[in-house]
Amino acid sequence: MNLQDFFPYRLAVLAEAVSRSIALVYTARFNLTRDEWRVLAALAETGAMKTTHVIEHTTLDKMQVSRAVKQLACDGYLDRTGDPDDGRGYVLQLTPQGRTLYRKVVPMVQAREAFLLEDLTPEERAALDSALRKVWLRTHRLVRQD
Amino acid sequence: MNLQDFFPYRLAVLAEAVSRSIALVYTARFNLTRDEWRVLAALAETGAMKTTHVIEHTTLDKMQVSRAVKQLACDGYLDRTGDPDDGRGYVLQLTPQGRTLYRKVVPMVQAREAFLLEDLTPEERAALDSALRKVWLRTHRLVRQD
DNA sequence: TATTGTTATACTCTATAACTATA
DNA sequence: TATAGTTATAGAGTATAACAATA
Repeated sequence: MNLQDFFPYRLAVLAEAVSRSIALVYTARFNLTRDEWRVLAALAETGAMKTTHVIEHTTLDKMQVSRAVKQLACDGYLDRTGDPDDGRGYVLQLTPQGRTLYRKVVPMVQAREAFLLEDLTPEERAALDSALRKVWLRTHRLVRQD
Repeated sequence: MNLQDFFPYRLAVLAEAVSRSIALVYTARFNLTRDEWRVLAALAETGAMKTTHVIEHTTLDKMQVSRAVKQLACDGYLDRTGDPDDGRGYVLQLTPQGRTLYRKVVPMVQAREAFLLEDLTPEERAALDSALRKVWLRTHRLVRQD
């Protein structure tokens, strides 16, 4: 076996470097954690959302979302109101400041994404997308059985 | 922007799940950390190596390698001797027990890798490999300028 | 009884830098 | 003065589960 060619190793090293270069934007310039950024993005895309849906949409767990929401609310980026359908839950929604913040971050991280993918043709991007999707499905099968 | 389609997000989520499913093998069954596993793999492939080369070969930093080496040596999986060319450095080499451990872990992680890639044709694998390589080069350019 | 969301706590990882010994 | 490697320490992130409120 060669570690350099071992797919999980390559994927881990690449993802770590990519995450780092993206995270630099929202941490250094906007003082957001990764979890806060994900919650912000999820809410910006979908409008008002229940906490449960944010959890699904961000691949975070309930504690991570709970803390990210607390901080974002504290910073004035989101509003939290009781869920009329379920007294235990909440409905989350960005404030105007939250939407403004999102609109500042998005072009910056998108520029970085574009830079990373710049050497790929549209066909290569489609092939990458398809391959990652297939690997993702297989990974889920593995994780479920553990 | 859609978080679900955002490449860095997808890559991070996938890599985390893949890492987790692989790490389960060497942590739960062999009580190795990720760093120890990488050092073990690097040494098994290349034979005797200087610490500096292990650092390059594993994408770990010097503290991570220092601690992993310490633990592996303590567990009897590797030998550390002074580098004859440089009194500050060391030459690392697996012991027979280290090689035995490696030979136990490899087929298990390779089976998982094979499972993950099973839905991809050889052409799709080559396309994935090529795409990840290109993205890797771009990522390095981004990381260097930060 | 089960679920939503919060909180506490312990644990692991990471980052920074100080330190030694050699070069 | 710079480098190889070790150690210390603080900070961030992660995991587990206990808990209150509601279903």
